[in-house]
Amino acid sequence: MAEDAPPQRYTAALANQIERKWQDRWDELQAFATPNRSGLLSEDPYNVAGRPHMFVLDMFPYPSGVGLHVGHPLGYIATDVYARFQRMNGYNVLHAMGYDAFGLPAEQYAVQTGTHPRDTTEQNIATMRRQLRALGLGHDPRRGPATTDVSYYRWTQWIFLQIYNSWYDEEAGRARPIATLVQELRAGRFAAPGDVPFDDLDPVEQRRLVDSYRLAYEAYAPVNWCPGLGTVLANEEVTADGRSDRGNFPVYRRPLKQWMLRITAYADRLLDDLDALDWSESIKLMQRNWIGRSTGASVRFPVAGHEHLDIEVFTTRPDTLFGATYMVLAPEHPLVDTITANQWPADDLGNDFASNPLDAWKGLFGATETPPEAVHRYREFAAAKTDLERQAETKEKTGVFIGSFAINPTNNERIPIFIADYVLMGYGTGAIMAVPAHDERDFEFAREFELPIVPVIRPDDEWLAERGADPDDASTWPEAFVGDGVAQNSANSEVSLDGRRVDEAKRVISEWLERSDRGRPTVTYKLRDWLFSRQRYWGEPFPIVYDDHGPIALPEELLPVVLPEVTDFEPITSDDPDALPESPLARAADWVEVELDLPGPAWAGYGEGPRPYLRETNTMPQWAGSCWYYLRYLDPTNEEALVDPLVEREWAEGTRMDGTPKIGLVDLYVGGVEHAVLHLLYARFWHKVLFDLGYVSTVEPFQRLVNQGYILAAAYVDERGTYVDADRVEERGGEFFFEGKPVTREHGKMGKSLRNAIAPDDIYRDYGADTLRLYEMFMGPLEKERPWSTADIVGVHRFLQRLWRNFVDEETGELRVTDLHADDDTRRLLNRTIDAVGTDMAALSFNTAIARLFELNNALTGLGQSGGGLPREVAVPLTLMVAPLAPHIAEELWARLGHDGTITYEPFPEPDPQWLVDDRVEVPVQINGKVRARVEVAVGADAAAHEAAARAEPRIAEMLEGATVENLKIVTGKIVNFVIA
RNA sequence: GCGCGAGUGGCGGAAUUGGCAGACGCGCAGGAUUCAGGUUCCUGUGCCCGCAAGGGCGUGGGGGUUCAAGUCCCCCCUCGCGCACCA
Repeated sequence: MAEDAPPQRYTAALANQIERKWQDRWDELQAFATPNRSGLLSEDPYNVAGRPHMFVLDMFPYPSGVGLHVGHPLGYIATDVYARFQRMNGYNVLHAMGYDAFGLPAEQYAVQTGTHPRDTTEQNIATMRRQLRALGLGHDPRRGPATTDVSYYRWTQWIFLQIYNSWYDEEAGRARPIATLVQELRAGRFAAPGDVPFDDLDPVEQRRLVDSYRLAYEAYAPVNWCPGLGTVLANEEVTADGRSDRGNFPVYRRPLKQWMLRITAYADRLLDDLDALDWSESIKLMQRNWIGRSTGASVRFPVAGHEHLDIEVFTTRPDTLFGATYMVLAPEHPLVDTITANQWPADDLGNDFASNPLDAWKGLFGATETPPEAVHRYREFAAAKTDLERQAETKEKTGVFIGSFAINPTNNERIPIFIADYVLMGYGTGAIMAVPAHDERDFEFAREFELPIVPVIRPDDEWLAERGADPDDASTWPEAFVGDGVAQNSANSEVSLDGRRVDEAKRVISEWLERSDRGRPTVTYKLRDWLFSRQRYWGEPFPIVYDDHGPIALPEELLPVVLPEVTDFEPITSDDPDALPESPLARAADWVEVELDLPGPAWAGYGEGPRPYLRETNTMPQWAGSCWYYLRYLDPTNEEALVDPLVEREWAEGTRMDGTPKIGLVDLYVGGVEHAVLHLLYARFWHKVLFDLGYVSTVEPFQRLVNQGYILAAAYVDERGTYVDADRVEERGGEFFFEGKPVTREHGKMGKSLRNAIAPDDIYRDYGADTLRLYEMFMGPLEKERPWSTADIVGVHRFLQRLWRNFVDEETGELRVTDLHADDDTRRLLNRTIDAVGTDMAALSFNTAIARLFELNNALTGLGQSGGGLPREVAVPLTLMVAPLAPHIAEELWARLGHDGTITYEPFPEPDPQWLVDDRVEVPVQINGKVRARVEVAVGADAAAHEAAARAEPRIAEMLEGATVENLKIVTGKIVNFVIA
């Protein structure tokens, strides 16, 4: 199409030529090498180290084998535009790109292709670097580590050691080095088991005690075992329907010994510090929900016939304790087997139940002879339910009576104990007191099983009236009353809640529980500790060895623990849920068995000369490397420290958008919403540990977070329901065909699975990288998802062509820029554009900034038509404004305007206030709220002048003639509105 | 079910504190250039009535507050996302 185009037209070919030239120039000039004020990277050719600092970060990519599509770099382009803009605004901007290269997909890809994960990973990184470089991203090339670099994961292991060698001091509210715990134990601050002084314990007991406090600990606990992947997974990696987030394999709960990180110690701080972060409310909410803090009380219920045996429950409504008429345990609760009665109780339950409900209580299994049999049957029934069924039957309550009774501690009533799957072992204590009158689920269960419902909160009159309910007779209630009300039927000889509202009743009963040693105020969380080991090859080895008594951490001097070269790195996967996890590293016997002379305190098992040990064969999860990569960007070549404290502090300085000091290191973090509770929670946790131990100076890693929207694209499905290659679909008269056969169109996230990916290389070839950058920024607001439309790209491409033509003669290549002055209209437009573009870019509103540049450029096109060329006073600021968005063409124009070097550090233009104000302004004139005319008035004119001008307008005068003006509203400079009868 | 977000021309989208709805781009229509197509440039383009002047309607639907509502309040509908028996 371009064969007969003018020789100097801005075509894809010319764009590519310019882009390659400037990408090479930037490398030569080290244009984006960000200086630190001190340390290893303090060379400062552009003299910017003294400027205020700004850290602009992308969620670093996973180097997958299939290469990029145009949906991937959306966020990278946005941060690049912003970083370039802020460099021009006088900031020293840190912007770099590393690679999250450990983890399951690299290993699976390596397994598929039969090559070592390191080789495929390196190839993939090289491909990705090439594709990203072609976009003109202004990254500091020295600051982009891969998590798989030994020089990087050495520090991942080092951080693990810090976590391992720390404990959480609840009193101080922070983590402290483990040595301080030993001091506290010696000083007797914490009681050892059996109240034995610490120094009287034998070394193994001492070790066990200290290990039980560590932030990284081994636990034998139910974990998510995924035989299909051959590894265990964190809660965050398991979907709501009980499958693996990656691969969609079934996940089973199995008790296994695994490494855990004590993230729960940080639950309150992770929750509280969200308030001061500039994140979207929806992401904060997701984190709050995941942490799931709720406050209430724990209460111990004695079990009838079992002395000294209590069931502990957690409740958020201790004020309803008098109304607890039965108890429910999770089917897998450890006490169930102990307290289940051997025989059903006699038919006469010796209680005040209206009829004999025993048959109903036996639940689904009326024919069972004994409670243990019923428990067994129910457990089988509950385990057989698929998660889908469980969701579908959310309201259908099932359960079974286990033949025994507990004692309600407020009134000594015998209350029956059930097991039911609506009580979950994983939350609270796995047991509840059921108050059917004031809890929806308990109410439904009670109705199903004919259990007594005792109202202990009097509902408000409106609630009762609407339902025709009697406050004292719950049989008249159609549902539980869960609102605020006044307590009733809630008194014994020691305490009375009657007449108190919910909040006060909670306080009074909590005091009574504590005083009588039956319970205490408690906070529980949904958040569990982070399961941190994986049975995979392609991950960071733990810096841990074992002797006969358990794990021992290696000293820092023995880092890194290098991942051994093996040939057999495949995970052991299985369809069999009973298969047990086995790490591929366990097969590397000459690596696993190691002789070391470990220095250290005797109680830790060190210091006995060279001894044989076994290495930990699990590896760390992929999240480990991504938890702290942003810190390494600060000081990537430091071999003495994770990050030089001086360097860390210089980047930690700074303010939020509202001018208050920032609490998060990274000024702007852009990435996908899919990491809302995984990476973003884990990274915050590690950062807080490092803060407590004094290695970083901010309490949070990411001050401002923006989630970019996905790029969507049309996808096509054939009759069999499978996706076909979107780029081979033809459209004929609104119908779509693939290889001659009709297909139907859908829309979805661009990617491999919908077969609708578009490679950036194709767009570079047809339009150039600047066009792609501009198009992705022009499509819509950064946070919104947006449909890709290759046809729409011509709009931004035409803009660049017009821009080029305004500067350069298409036939001769001569510069069309003149030293003549611009006229007043052009100056006004220019300055208004500068003002708007600056504001929009600062707000990440790139689509509107680009629209403004279109307007200015179009106006200049008209100017060029009438001859005379482009005034330099316009050409210079226009080039500067384009530079962050389309940096290659801007550099080329900048050079042609006679400048040396790079435009990167040139100041962004400032508007001249003189040209921002008009001396006259057009004001709409309304009659009864409808615009009927417009009049011009002087800026600053008073209301009377507005009215006079409006009345002088012929059309308005005509409409006002003979009418009575009932009201007249004038907002000077804005509007005039006559209200007439 | 609960929570969060969003509904604006044929399409993507724009509209400080309530103050000219539809900026900018795509598409479409007409014109200039061209043998022609494409490119480039110019003009028009929310819908309806009208030759026009002009008028009416219009931001998911219904109601309200106001001189004035895409924007504020109430009710409802649709879509997207998150959570999902959390005691």
